[in-house]
Amino acid sequence: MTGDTRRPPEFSPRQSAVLEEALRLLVEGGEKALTTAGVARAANCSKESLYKWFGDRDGLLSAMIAYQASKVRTLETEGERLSAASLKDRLETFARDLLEVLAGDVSLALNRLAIGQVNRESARLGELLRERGRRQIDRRARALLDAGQRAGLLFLGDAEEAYRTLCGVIVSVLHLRMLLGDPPVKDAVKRAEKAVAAFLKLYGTEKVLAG
Amino acid sequence: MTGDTRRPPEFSPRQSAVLEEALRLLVEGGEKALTTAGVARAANCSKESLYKWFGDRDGLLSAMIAYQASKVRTLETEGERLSAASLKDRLETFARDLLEVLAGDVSLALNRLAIGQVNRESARLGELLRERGRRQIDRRARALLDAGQRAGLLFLGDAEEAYRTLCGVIVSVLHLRMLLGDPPVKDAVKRAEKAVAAFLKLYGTEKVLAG
DNA sequence: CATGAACCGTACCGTACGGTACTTAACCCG
DNA sequence: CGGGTTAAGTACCGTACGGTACGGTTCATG
Repeated sequence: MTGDTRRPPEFSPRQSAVLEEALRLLVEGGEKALTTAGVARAANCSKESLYKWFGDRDGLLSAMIAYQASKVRTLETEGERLSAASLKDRLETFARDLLEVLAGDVSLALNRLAIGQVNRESARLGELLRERGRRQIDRRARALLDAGQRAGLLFLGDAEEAYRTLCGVIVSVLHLRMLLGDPPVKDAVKRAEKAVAAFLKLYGTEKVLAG
Repeated sequence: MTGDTRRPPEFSPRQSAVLEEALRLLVEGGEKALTTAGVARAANCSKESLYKWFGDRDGLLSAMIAYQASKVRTLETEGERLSAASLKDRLETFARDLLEVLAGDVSLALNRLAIGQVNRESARLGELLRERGRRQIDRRARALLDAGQRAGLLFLGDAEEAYRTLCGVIVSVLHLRMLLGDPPVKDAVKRAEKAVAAFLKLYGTEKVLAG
């Protein structure tokens, strides 16, 4: 029964539909638009059901984050020996995906929501978002960097630092700007290429720099 | 001629005191704690005065941002011929200052506030924060990079891109993490040094790399 | 058909907040 | 002294939201 494409279906189809609608409301109008009554109306369900399923408003928000996180594809980069070219390719794909994820309206809306909720003495949503959202990207990037190092294409003094540098070079300061309302990034492809080039210049071995 | 960087004393001493208190409340308890009644009580003034001075709650928030922005020192780096060593020094100082500013609790609180306010049909606060807060740092960094290039120490293909890279390398993804509630950065000095080293490796001429 | 569970729609309650009006105290200036 | 301006303090209003309760409807099951 549970053995569908996903681990234990955290949410029933009905609940998923409700969460989808809630995310839509959040993206459209921000937290202010995300009232329990509004969600109930938009999703054609009763407030009572909302409280039965999610406990309270905070539970609904947590559920929205968990639900959204469960949708991102993991895209494990496995096996395959890396060449200088394929590493560069992989990195560029990663950079594009990262930019795309960060610039996505659902991602932005959820981040805004969690950030606005932080000072409430219980940064639960913030933690949740850091854990759930970040872990996937983290694992993928670290695996890629490790593979690059094993293939002798990269030399990472400190893996953690290298990872941060990679993300920093890719994202620059765009994320904050977008969170503050700036229009999303254009030319993601070009930016990804440049970021990867910079990263390789910093951490690549001669093997890569020559190619 | 119209672009006067410094405006006349935008707020009276009394108003400044009120804004100071409002910022304190915001830092302590987040937006939720920032009620008009709360500000009035904390600052020993009447709500009516608040509305007289700032128009409405949004005006108060804008005033808080403007007030805070008016406090950051500009620290124009002018004149002085740059050597490889002094450039590195200047860059590291800039990096430390940037990290410090971004990690400051007032900055974080204001950013959270503005971010939480974005979807409300008028990202006014977000724009305000991008303009007021960013411009200073922008000018300083660009002036520094330009000076470095004029001294033959840097080669920036695209100044804008180099500037973004510098900030990206310094900040990495820490800012978002902090906005989401992660504890602030430690070892800012070490991080600043490494970031500058990476930046110089990317954009430095032989003159710098040799030194 | 009867029964019971799930759930929708809505009405309702308490509270908290933004914003306004009014009263009272301090201060300034002729 | 006295009139006038400023602002503190408070009481008040409308509204909106989180959360709860209840009646009605569907639907599966025996």
